[in-house]
Amino acid sequence: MDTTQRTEQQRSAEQRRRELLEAADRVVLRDGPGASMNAIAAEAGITKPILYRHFGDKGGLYAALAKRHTDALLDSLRAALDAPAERRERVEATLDTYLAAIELRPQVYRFLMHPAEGSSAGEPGFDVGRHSAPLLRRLGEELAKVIADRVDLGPESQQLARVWGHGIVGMMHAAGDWWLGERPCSRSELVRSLADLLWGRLAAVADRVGGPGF
Amino acid sequence: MDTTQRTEQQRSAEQRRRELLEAADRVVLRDGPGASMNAIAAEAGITKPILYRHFGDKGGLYAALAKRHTDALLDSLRAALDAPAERRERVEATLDTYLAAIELRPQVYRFLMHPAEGSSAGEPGFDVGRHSAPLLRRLGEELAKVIADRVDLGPESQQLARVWGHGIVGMMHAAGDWWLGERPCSRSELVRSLADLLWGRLAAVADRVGGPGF
DNA sequence: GACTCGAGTTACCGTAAGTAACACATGTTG
DNA sequence: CAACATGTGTTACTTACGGTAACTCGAGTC
Repeated sequence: MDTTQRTEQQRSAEQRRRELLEAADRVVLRDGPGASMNAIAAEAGITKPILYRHFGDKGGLYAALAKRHTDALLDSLRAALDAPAERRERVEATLDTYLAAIELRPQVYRFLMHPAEGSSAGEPGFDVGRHSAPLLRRLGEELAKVIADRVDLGPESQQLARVWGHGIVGMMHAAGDWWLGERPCSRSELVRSLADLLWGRLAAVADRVGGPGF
Repeated sequence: MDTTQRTEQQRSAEQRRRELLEAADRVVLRDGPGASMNAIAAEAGITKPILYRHFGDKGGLYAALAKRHTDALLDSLRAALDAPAERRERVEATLDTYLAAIELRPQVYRFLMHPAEGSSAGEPGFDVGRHSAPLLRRLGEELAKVIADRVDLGPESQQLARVWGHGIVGMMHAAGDWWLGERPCSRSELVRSLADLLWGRLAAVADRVGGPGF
């Protein structure tokens, strides 16, 4: 076993893994999240046990698949988040980037977030619960880091930044999910509305009946 | 078939259904969300087909179970939301009510939100995707109604209220989920931090480096 | 006493996750 | 060159679950 050979073997293994992941991606996007391991193996031109050798179990495959997309999304978001612009602009750009991503590839999004919906019947499907959370958690922690880095929150800033990070990510996620389903307005309107919310407009506007005291 | 008899039969049917639901509740809380229909039937002292006669399929049972808890939670939240107090107080009370609920019964919460996590292995589990969303959607719509009712948002108020409703619910949900897992601070601190976020403190605080213009 | 009817059971099907055991090539070593 | 180790692939199986069909039993009704 000289070094070159092992290296070549390893490279080929990783390449194979990538091929398998791409095949899985195709199947998942076509058949929805209920795609069976058999179907994925067939798409890859191989059979089940190989998938299990590479990914352990279905959760492993899912995790690997999710990581690809999550990493890509995080890269886009970081770019918007770290841009040299005013805070409001950065916030709007980040929101818009996220929404554009889920708008462009709703199937990927639904796979990451609601992996059980694709199938027509109550088929088992991936057990998303353990995997969709990590995506949101990663987003939240990432945002928290940026907030803590960029904004002066005084003492307890770490904690406050994390609360805000997770809260803002959750807001973006829930609003995006609802918007993607109903499309009640344009993307830019949604972005503006959410930014307005973050900018405290809820606290500023007047009550509908009676004075602001009621 | 006189009336009294039919009534009695119906009552008994509904009573049975309630018993089954309570059995299902016990099992789900004990075995986690991966509880099988067999296990639930066994806990109820009967066998599978009866469950299917009552609830159609697993999704039906889940939906019925979720509705019970969701309705209860919504009632609590409505009380906090409709209280005659200042807006900030109402917001804080609502956040606190939600967080108190998920803190008091985390198992119920995890079942409603992350139904696939309970099992040790990658067991099929309930397909939450189609059912956890409705809970958040209902919360979001409910909140939107209150906002549109209580606050004067000018034209487009309906739409803005819905965006905000879903956004705020998502913020509450994500932050609560993270908090429940890590418990990084007390409940009241979390409430205050989130309310601060909604009150526009993110827009108000200064940048950490350089002037506010950067 | 025959008859309906609803509650319940057993026994089964289909499907999908996951595994064990076998087959084949290929390069390595005595 | 024969024996062998290794990575790659297969077939065939087990297990578990959701869901259903067909039968049974008991209670009330004409």
